[in-house]
Amino acid sequence: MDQRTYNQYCATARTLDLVGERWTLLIVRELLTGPKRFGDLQSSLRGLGTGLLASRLKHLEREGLVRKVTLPPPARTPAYDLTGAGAELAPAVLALARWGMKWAMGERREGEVFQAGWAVLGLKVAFVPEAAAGMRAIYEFRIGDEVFHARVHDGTIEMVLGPAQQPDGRIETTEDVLVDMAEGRTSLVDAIMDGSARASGDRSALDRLHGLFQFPRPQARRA
Amino acid sequence: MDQRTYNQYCATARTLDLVGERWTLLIVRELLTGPKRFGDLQSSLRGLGTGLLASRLKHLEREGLVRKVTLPPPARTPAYDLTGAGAELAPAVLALARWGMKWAMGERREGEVFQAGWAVLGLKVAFVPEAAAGMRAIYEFRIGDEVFHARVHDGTIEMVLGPAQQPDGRIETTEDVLVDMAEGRTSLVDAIMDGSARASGDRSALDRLHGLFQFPRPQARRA
DNA sequence: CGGCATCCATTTTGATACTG
DNA sequence: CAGTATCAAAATGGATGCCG
Repeated sequence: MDQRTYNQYCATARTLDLVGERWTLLIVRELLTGPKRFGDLQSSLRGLGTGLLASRLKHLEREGLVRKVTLPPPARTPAYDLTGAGAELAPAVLALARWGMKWAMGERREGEVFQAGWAVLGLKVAFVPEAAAGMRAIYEFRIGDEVFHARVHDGTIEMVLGPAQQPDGRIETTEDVLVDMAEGRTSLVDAIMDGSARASGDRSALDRLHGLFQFPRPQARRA
Repeated sequence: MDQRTYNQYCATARTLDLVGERWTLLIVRELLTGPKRFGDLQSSLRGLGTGLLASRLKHLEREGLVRKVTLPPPARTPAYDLTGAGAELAPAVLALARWGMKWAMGERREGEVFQAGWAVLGLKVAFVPEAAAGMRAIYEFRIGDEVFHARVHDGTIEMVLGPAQQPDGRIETTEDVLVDMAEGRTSLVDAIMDGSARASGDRSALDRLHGLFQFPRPQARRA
């Protein structure tokens, strides 16, 4: 099974022994935004067959990174959740994402899948703590049928799936516009300006958006 | 070759398309401490054959993460160096290493290779910026026949291979003692106390060591 | 030494069919 | 749905051998 190991007494290698196999970190990425069911995971990960997914989950479970849970009623179906150790992979996954936003994104390629939910991590990467010093606000995002919100609180941000109770600001747009943003063709603020995204709520909270999220400009990699 | 892609327009997935294959991030880890020759890389990476190493390097070169250079005389041999984009993977590799130090290290296992050079990244991970506020010092480390030094400067640390010009402190020990430290059985300060490591140089610089490097205690992963 | 080519035994993976 | 079973295709590891 996974007796293939780098056999190095090194923290990086040991970590990659646990989560370095194909798909594993993407499964973790999915779970970073909350528990998911088997089928949810599979539909977010085109190309990953049921067999391999089951095997990866079992491995992560055995290694104490993932825990199988039963969602509270009315959902009553089994789901997978990160353990404390698993959740602490967030900084590593975000670091990979941050690098990718700068060096690997650019134009969307033919056939590439895109899911609005990935923006949850994207916003975390783009968040600029300094710009949020001393502030406190809740923003709700609605992209297509995905809803999530951000709780900004004095230099920290927390991203949560689902609607917010009392958002100070609400941003609503489509997946297509989100792709335009990721491609660097427009910005959140520009999209609001030209009407391709709608913003509502407290004016001063919306004015803050500009500095709060800075997406690294995609760069070309050169020798 | 590597047309195997996740096909996701997602920064994490795109990054893993580039560096997520087996061995790739370990090659990057090796190069993070400076240019290395083909043979150096191979001997640091037991199990990676010449064919696969050549293929990985070519891939990284083609993708603009690695550059083939000719070392200045007298070395005059070809070597591989990270490009700007490649070097910026450091935060991601360090994040994986940080996680591993806490959740994946523990006891050294039978057959696991250990190299003192890996401590270069280990010290970077363990470095506590707050403890270095307003300070400036150079420490030289000699472990077996490996020599490197750390330039600590007001909350930042830079690790460099090779001896320092004018170290404020010098620490000398063996690989075995280093393993004891990684296993959490002793600390840098304790090792100096009991004589298994020797420290020399400026007294106040050495006194600072204690807080400067905090190795996370290895934890058990539990569901 | 550096690095590619080849051959081959094992693993891993991807895709699909199948069962509770 | 959740998850197993199965099988073909691809990636890896290891051993050489070769050539500059």
